[in-house]
This record gives sequence, C-alpha cells and structure tokens, in this order.
Amino acid sequence: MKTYISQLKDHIDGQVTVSGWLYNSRASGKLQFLIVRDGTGLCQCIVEKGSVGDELFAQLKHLGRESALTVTGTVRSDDRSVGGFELALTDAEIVCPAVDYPITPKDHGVDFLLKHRHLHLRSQRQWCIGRIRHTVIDAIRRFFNDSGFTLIDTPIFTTIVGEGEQTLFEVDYFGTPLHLAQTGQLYLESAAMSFGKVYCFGPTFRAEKSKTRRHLTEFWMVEPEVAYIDLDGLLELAENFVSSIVQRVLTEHKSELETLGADIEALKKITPPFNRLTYSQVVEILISEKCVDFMAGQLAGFNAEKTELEDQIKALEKEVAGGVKKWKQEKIAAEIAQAKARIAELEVKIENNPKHARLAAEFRWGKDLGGSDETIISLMHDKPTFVTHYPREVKAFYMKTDRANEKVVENFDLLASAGFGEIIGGSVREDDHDILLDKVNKEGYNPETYQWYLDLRKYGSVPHGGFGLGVERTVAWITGEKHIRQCIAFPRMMDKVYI
RNA sequence: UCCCCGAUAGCUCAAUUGGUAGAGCGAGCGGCUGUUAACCGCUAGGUCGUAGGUUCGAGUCCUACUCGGGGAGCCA
Repeated sequence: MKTYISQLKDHIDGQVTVSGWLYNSRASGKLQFLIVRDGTGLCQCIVEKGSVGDELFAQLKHLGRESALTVTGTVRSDDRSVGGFELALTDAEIVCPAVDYPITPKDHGVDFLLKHRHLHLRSQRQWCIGRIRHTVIDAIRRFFNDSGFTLIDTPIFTTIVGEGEQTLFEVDYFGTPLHLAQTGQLYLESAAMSFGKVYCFGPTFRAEKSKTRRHLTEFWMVEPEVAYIDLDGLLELAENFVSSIVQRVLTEHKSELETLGADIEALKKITPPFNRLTYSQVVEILISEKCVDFMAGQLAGFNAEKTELEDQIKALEKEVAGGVKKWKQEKIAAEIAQAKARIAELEVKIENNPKHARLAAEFRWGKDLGGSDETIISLMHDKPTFVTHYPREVKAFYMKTDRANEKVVENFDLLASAGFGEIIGGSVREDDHDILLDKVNKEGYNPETYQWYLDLRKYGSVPHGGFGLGVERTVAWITGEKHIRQCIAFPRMMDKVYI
C-alpha cells in the first residue's frame, strides 16, 4: 500500500510502499540503514542481506545521497529510529540515482549553501523552517478569516509612496515610472470604508540599503486595516493575532521546533496581554540608571560566557593532547569549532555593548528608536512589547496626530521578545482632511497623486487604523533562526540575488 | 555608504619566527548484522582568489583589485 512517512503510525506491522529520496545511508556488512525522506518526514529503512536480491542489495549499498527511490517493506515501531518507526525493506526501485550530491552532512558556508539553494531546500533544517512558515501563513489567514475580515488584494505596481521615497524600486511601466509596492495600506484604507475589516497579504519590495540579518528587499507582509478602531483596539488585535500564530506553531510543529533548537518554553509564554510602553517611557528607561546596570549586566554575562568557553576549549585541547581515538578527535574538533564560533559572536556583542549603552544614555526625546535601542527594550522583557506614541516628525505622514498631545502620533511598534526587535509597525490613520493635506504638502508629495487618498477623508471619514507584520521576521523569531534569509525559500538581499 | 574579518582539495578548515601543501567530510575500493553527522583500512584529488611588489626563497610580508562574511545607519 502506497503511503507517506507521516502516516506510518497507522500501518504498524503492515506492508507499505514509500516514494522519496535517499537522505543518508550507513552500511554495516550485511546490513544497511537507509534514511529516506518523502517530504512528510524521515524514515529509517533496514536492508538485510537476503531480504532483498543480492543485486539490489549491492545497488542500494552504492546509491548516492538524494537518489530518488521507492521502497517497500514492513513497518516496525522502534525507538532507535528517527521518528520512532522503521521499515524492514523487502523491495526497492531506484527511480533515479544521484551521483556526487554536493551538499554533505558536514558543515558548509553560507555562500555555498545559497548558491545551492535549489538543493539546500531539501535539508532537514530548511524543511522544518518551510513547514513552520507554511503554518504561520495559514494561521495568519485563519485568524483574519475567522474574525470577519475580508481579503483585499492590493496592487504591486503602485503610484503612491507609503513609507519613504528612498526605498522604492522603480519600474518602467510602458514608459511611465511606477514603483513596486512597499505597502498595501493606502489602498487598504479605501477598502476598509467598504468592508469594515480588511487585510492584504503579499510580497513587499523595499530598496533599503540594509545588509543585516533582519532585512530582505523582497519580503512577505500581512496588513489588516479596520474602520472604527482606536489605538487600544489595535493593540488588542495585534496581541491576539501574534499569540494565535505562536500557539498554532507550538501545537503543530513541536518536533520541528525541537530540531531547530527553538526556545519552546519561551514561546509558551507568548500570550495576551503584551507589555505596553509609550515612546516617552522608553526614552526614560534608555537614559536611566536601570539601563546602565542592565547593559553592564549584559556585558558581564557575555564576558563570563566567553571565559567559560575559552576554558572549555582549553580542556578539550588538553584531552586531545592526552591521546584519544581518531573519531573522538573529530568530535572534539567539532565542539571546539562550535565554541569558537560562539566566542566570535560574543566578541561582536562585547564590542557593540558600550556603543549601544552610550547611544541609549545619550538618547534624546524626538529621535527615532534605533535598532540597538529596540534590542535593549526587547531584551528587558520576556513577552513582546508595544511601544506607542512616537514623535510625529520621525513617523510617516499618514499617522494620526494625537489630539491630546500634538507632538506625537497614535502609532505603535511591536518589539518581539528575546532581543529580536520589531516585527510589527502600525498606527491609527489621520482622518482629518486638512491635517492630512498639510502633511502631504510638508512631505513634498504631489497632492494630485494623493487626491483619491484625501478623498477618503471627505466622504464619511471615520477613525481607522491597522498594522503590518513581516512574515520572515516572525518565522525567524519563532524558530530562533539567526538570519531571516533562511526563512524564505529564495531570498533577495540588498546586493545579492542567488537563483 | 562606512568599519572590521576572510579567500588554501568538491566541502569545512590547518600549516610554528618567510624554507617548497596537510586533516576530516565527500568520492572510489575493501571490511564489519543495529547504525544515529556510524566506524576501520587503502586510493585518487591543489597554478594556495586575481595582478603586481619585497626577498636567495612567499600560502605566509606589502599594494591594488575581485568576491564573500559580520557589524553600523534605516526598517517589517
């Protein structure tokens, strides 16, 4: 019976056929262990000499990694096997042999793997991330669909600027310059006046000159927009939304999270309510004694870990010098390499810490929060933190001026926990026609281009707002992946597009 | 755009103070009936990123360039 590896639990002691690829294999004389993957999981297949023909036994023994094959055998439950089940092989068909597959079970460099992205997607780690990303996206859609939102597909070729002119990708549209969407928000606002609650979900393009672990030039963003909502309503929506995504991933992908080394206990704590701070409160924290102590504590922690790792390396080197078996030597060498990599990471943190501490201490009300400031706030809390009411000068023109304090706008950023930083930016939108027109002019935008957007403030304008969540950042945060380029199948970075 | 680091076998990395290239993985062959990045033995595999320079002699030192990594600014 033809089945998938994820269904093996329903076929114990039964005869099944699985089609997939050879993930890895080990041979031991008259016994072989073939690890087969089929897209739903991994399964160890046992081939004993005599249980299949001699010719097939020899063929399997020399079969290269990632060869395509179909295997037939009896399902057994066995704790020694990956996934808890194994297949005692009785027959196999080699669909297409693979020779010299370039990606090996040992370490590879980032550049090499991205050049082989089309193959690297088959790796266990990329597979786990891809599955979790799928569930994150499904959870996003389910949350909004179940909450009465209507999906609106906003255009990718756009005429208006949402976030800032420097970050636009311009395209030649039959001789007219247009640009790729940075956001669907302005279009979404018009739809909200028809449907009440709407969201868009699609790729977003930003030509930011940012070469960091948190930036892609093409990323996926979901943006809800709601009519008749205030800032408190938006915060509540956002915390319920983010919590639902995290909890869904926890229930459906425990084993993937474990494989990836994600912090499952920390994820369990991601439930409403999140922390709420105003920008002004954040400024006070940044310039406070408490922040100085916090940064000093961080630095001491980094130094202590570094010393510990250095001692560990010394001990391991001594062990090797004392004489150990060859295979043990390799294991120790791998541990040393890992410790050295961590030390390199710590050294960067140790180097940046005083700079970040100084930036925080010298922070003055009115500046936008920098990445390091966000990280500090994020590290101080084990739940995500909302930061609201930023100075209006540093924020986008469409954000609503706080009528109680005209220096600030009714916006918020959501800083994810564990130092990850921003995953959501949102705001209540300016709903007064004249104030908005004034801001359009001050930005230097052409009011004619924004005519339709201003129109929304003439015909039944209401308080409304929304936010945008970056999918890759969310996946990176949940999985503990260091770089968001691993959280999309084919990443586009500032100065490098591989395949 | 700026600052730091790097480029040696298909891959990941070593090579004392400048003295003529090494290991593991992968590949090939052989051994092993419970392996978990299996293990053990043998074999093949290199214009040391490119171009100059210093030197009796350069993988190692200097200059330029190319490519890559990390960080800063900005952001989802």
